[in-house]
Amino acid sequence: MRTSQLLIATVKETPADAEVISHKLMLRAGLIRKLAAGLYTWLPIGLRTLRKVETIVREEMNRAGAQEVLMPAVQPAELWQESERWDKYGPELLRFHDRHQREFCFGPTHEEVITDLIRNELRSYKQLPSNFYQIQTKFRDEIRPRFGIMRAREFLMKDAYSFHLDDESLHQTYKVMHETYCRIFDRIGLEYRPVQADTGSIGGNQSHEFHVLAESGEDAIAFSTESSYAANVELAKALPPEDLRPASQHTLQTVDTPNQHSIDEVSTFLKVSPQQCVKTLFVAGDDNSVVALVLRGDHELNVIKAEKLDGIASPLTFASETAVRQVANCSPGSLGPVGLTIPVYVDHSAAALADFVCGANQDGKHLTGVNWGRDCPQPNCVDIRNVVEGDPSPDGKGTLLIKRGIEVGHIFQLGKKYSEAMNATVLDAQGKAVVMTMGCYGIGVSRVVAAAIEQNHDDKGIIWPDAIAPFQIAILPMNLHRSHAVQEAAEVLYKELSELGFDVLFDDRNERPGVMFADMELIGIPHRIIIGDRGLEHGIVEYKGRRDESSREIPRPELLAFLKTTVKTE
RNA sequence: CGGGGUGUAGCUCAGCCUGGUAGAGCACUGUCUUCGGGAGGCAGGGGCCGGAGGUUCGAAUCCUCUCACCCCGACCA
Repeated sequence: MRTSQLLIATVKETPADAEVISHKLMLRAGLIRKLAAGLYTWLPIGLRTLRKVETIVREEMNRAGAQEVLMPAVQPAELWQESERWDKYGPELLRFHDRHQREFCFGPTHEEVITDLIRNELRSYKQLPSNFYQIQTKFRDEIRPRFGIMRAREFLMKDAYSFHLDDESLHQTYKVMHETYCRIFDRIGLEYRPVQADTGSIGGNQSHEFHVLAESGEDAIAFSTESSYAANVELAKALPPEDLRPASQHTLQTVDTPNQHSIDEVSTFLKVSPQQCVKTLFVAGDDNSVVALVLRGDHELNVIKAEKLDGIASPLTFASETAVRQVANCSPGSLGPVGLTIPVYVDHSAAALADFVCGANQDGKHLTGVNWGRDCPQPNCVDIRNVVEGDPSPDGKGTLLIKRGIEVGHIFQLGKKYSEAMNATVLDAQGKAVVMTMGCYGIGVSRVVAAAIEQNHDDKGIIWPDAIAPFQIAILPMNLHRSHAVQEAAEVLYKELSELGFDVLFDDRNERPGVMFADMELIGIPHRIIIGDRGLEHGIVEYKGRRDESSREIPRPELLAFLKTTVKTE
């Protein structure tokens, strides 16, 4: 393509509302423009990359034996009522009605629609297993859309749903999808990790997330130093400490801690380490009750783990200040496990402390030298904290490292959650109706584009992996409009490269070289060829890879062979 | 939904406190020079100062109400 026929919408200044690098660069490079909160237009250059990601996903899904379908974005409420999600999904589901006052939603996902389709179309176990996918626009009315394309409200997703007679068949397809996802992200050229994940609101048994590793990722992922163990921190088990609780050496004392609320404040004030303190959190329990959660001072509560405990309301909410005062007669900054009459869950590592510090359930006071069993009941031990770097790996091999990741894919073993609710059955070999078992498999196609930028950029702009670059090669002619030699050489090269099947961007604008260099680097074209009078006189052109420090001269006759080996094609 | 912030040219922002003819840089148009790292000169076009109401002789500026957007907390591909 020629730049004279392409909307190059690059800008020098970063729009004020962009926060993460991918959002900034997508705006600056002219890939997207915002229409409203969480809604973006894809400009020609951005769309080329989006389509390339989509194509790779489609090719690999087809290769894995999945069949492509396209379901409506607008879905009738009845289906969601049937699966009982109409009430459960909450305000994230965009609802509206048509002129007949019938209720609809804009689909955030398609379990209901596909299950409805399949229960009507599949009759026999002989048609199983089957896997259907689509690549389609979803809408989730996020409370806070942010980070541009990364967390847009409207986004492009590949979602697939598989149907099985039994669990074994589901496991097989799940494994195939796992492998397919690895192939997809390998082809796209991203550094990623599959990790064990929570099944979340979609429900089901087993689940893996695929994360693109990047500093700016919103998720924390735990890896073992010694094994292949990898899990979202939400899910990663914290093993109980191996060392037994030491014997107590101190007596219980009440100390004044005026205006010291947080663990940091208290530990600094009393000159003890946060590891020697416990924090006590009051959360809402069932039926307006309050439950206490106790953690070691340096640890963070894991909300997902806590929600799964008996007697705790899900989603987890913290008790109100008035509720706290009713139970403990003090503000949340002075809570402790001593003398409580409500249920108390204690994290393993807090339970392993002796002579610890905690709130006295009295404003402005804390206790020191506290011991389980002596000063308060023996703890009811649970795992409710986030793992931290250096914790032992849950599989017993090595210790954990924590990295940040961007979730770009998620695969679930759904089981019968939807097929049962919606009565999706086939006849088995005995002629008996059997509820099908399901799996579902998502990839955030548009998010992959943003994640690729988060992982691949420098101070000049985007650095696309070859497989998803909007153009693979840029031809930059120097003084195109004044040199016949350059013009002719550039035209010939453009034609040759195009015929070889490369995606070539020929910069035929009447721009100064600096502008062309800056634009091509910002847009992130991975390979660049400069044609100028100086080189042509000696039969050479200049090549520079987007990550290279400097350019190198290539004799023109060797150029095509060079590019064939340098530019990654599939 | 709570807390904080911002709305002035296509973009980034000044002006507001202390009311008195609407500004800069970038971008855009024309032209001349320049031409291997976001060039320079000259001449231009472009604004209901988010919206509504009020105070005032006079409001971008002060007051009230709204709307939109952004940031910090609970969701998800």
